[in-house]
Amino acid sequence: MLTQSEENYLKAIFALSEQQTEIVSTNLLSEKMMTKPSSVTDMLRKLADKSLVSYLKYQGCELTDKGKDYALQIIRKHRLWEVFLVEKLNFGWEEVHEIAEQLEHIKSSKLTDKLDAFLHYPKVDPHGDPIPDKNGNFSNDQKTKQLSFSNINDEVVITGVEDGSIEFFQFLKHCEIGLGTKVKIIAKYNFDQSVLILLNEKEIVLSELVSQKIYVQ
Amino acid sequence: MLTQSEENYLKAIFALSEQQTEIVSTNLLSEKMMTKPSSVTDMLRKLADKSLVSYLKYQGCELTDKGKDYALQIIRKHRLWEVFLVEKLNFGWEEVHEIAEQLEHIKSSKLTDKLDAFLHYPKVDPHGDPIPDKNGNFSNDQKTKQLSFSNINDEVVITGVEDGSIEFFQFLKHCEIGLGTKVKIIAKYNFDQSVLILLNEKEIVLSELVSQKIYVQ
DNA sequence: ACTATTTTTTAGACAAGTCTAAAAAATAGT
DNA sequence: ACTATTTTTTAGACTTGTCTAAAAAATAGT
Ligand SMILES: [Mn+2]
Ligand SMILES: [Mn+2]
Ligand SMILES: [Mn+2]
Ligand SMILES: [Mn+2]
Repeated sequence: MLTQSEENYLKAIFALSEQQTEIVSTNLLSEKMMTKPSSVTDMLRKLADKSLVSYLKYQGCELTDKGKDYALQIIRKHRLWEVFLVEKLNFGWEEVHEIAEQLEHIKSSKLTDKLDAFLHYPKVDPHGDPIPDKNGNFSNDQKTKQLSFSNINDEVVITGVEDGSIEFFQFLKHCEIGLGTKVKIIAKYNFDQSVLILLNEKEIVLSELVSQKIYVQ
Repeated sequence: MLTQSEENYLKAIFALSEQQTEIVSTNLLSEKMMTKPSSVTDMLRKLADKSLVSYLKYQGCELTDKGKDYALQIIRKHRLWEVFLVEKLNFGWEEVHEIAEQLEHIKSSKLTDKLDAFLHYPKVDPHGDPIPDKNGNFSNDQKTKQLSFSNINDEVVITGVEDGSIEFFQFLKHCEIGLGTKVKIIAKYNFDQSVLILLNEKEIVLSELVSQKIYVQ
């Protein structure tokens, strides 16, 4: 039985090895976890003892199969709870991440599976992220293409947004950007990589950072 | 923001001061919490520092108004989640206490209130215990009379059972005893205080302990 | 009132998870 | 290849919540 802290480390290592390189460095992980590198070293030793990560001094870490399975179960719980909060309790999509950070640590696989059934086995969470099934399998075709990679005159549908920052969600809300929203790319500016889009007959400029945090199809 | 452990102590002090005396002794609390008395002393000092209990050395403790409010909020969450698990996820009433022990510590009063609304403001949990409202108020007419205090020939309805032990629930299930079940008291035996009841045309002997853990009206 | 017993507190320890400061290893620049 | 910089680890400390063993206070029995 893992502690919340151990679970959070597993989740962070998983996320980093998805987006960055396979092997995760101590400093990168310490930044993600908002702890000091020395704390990370301690934790990695503990997780390695439990065969959840493979770790060699000075060489960074990598999840074992066991560790990856565990991480996927936490992610599954996090995203199912987010769906529950939005679909059943009428929370806004910007409010649910923080609560799901707590709920993801509830220990009962029976609960997780019953919740999954209650929600009719959703495939994606409110931010477009795929939900792993009971066995940790999920389709990763949702959140592959960033808006920043779209070309001029493309007409695309928003299928996902980066999850986490309340301020980013407030910005999205202000622009009336949500899952399923259709946008057309009008222009791209090379001097700052910003993008001009057409949305509900309004023209909006999105900074590079924002256009990288929005996913389309 | 209290820790889970602090919250569990508050809940335990509340429960003991309801059923036993107003003032709760260190040893009694240590038994309930399954910790050593020395650990209790430490915790009481901490809770007193936070004005959640009034505590004088060697004199036991008592919840302050602030502490009582806090305890009631945790109990509210515990019982609402139990209703959710039984009503929405189809858990058995014997399975939900353990999971609710975890869920009761999720911190978001907005979540609690939305859950309350989603469940249509239930008044009692699956074991017949009253659910405090947003302000900590609840009617305590449900679980007042123990079956052991019923008289011969009384015909009563079961309105509550003691929550906690899985084995007790299994026994109840085997006897087909549930909330709303009607029983008639046939005989009471003085030598061991056991009770003979009629239930679904079957006669069952309940030990004193069991008849004290079943509440009727 | 004195002694024996029970209850409660104190003192000192430990594991988990974090920190700071210092040392060691790896990497990069010339 | 040598030095400077960055990364990572080690050493030692702190907090929370627990423990054991010993001391102190309260209670009970005669
Ligand atoms: Mn999230
Ligand atoms: Mn978390
Ligand atoms: Mn319960
Ligand atoms: Mn609890």
